[in-house]
Amino acid sequence: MKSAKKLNNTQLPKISVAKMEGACQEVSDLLRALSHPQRLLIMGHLTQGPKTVTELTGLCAVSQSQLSQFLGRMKAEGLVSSERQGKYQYYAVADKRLVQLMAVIQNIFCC
Amino acid sequence: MKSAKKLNNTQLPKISVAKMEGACQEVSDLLRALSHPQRLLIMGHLTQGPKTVTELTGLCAVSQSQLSQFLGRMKAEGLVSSERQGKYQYYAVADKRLVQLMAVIQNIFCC
DNA sequence: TTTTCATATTAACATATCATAATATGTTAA
DNA sequence: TTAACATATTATGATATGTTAATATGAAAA
Repeated sequence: MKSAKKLNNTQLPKISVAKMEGACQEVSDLLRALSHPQRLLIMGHLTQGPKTVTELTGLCAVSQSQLSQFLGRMKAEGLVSSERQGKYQYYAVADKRLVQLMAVIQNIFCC
Repeated sequence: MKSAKKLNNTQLPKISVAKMEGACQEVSDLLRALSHPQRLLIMGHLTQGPKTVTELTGLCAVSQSQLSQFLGRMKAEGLVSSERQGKYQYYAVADKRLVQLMAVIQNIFCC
């Protein structure tokens, strides 16, 4: 408990840059896919449960075309999955880790 | 404990989309500023403590020019701060919340 | 004061993204 | 089968980003 260094170590989260090196391309792709106000909001809504494109149109201020393009891209990037049910296409968060991430982002930056 | 819904609620992190709406522009700007493999790595290294541009050049595979441009942008976006000491410019993570975020990202996605 | 080292800026071009409009496809109901 | 609704695709132009090379600034050492 003596040195400032040790004290510091107990306060700061432990980060391994080495581990990050192997994943930085994948992670930065993910962050980029999230890095649009509307896409972030879409993800936020989808963390609440699957939604149709029509429902999302009501929830986000985006045109049908752009919403479809956003969802297409987010699906290609692995952020969301989709499943057709009748005439509706349901989109959902593809990976529980993304729900975690969204929750953390909100807790840290949306107070 | 009966319904699947309640069970679900206890497992999922709580997210308020309303809170996110007010911050989504700011947050998406932040995520975009992080959304480059080298910038992510730079941030990773800076979470370990302040570094000079020369040190970072040794740690990341980026040209001097690009590194300086990245750092300039990251500073403009509020991700890092800088302080000149003699002939060296020290860069550091600007906000503890960013260290938190980096740690979470690593824990979730860099296993 | 000249040289050297550290860092920043500018220019130029390729590629990616954003936003909008128009059109196409797929599904259900009439 | 046609009409109506839900979703996807394509095209286009504006803007942003990534990358590299060249040059400029600023501090310290010789």
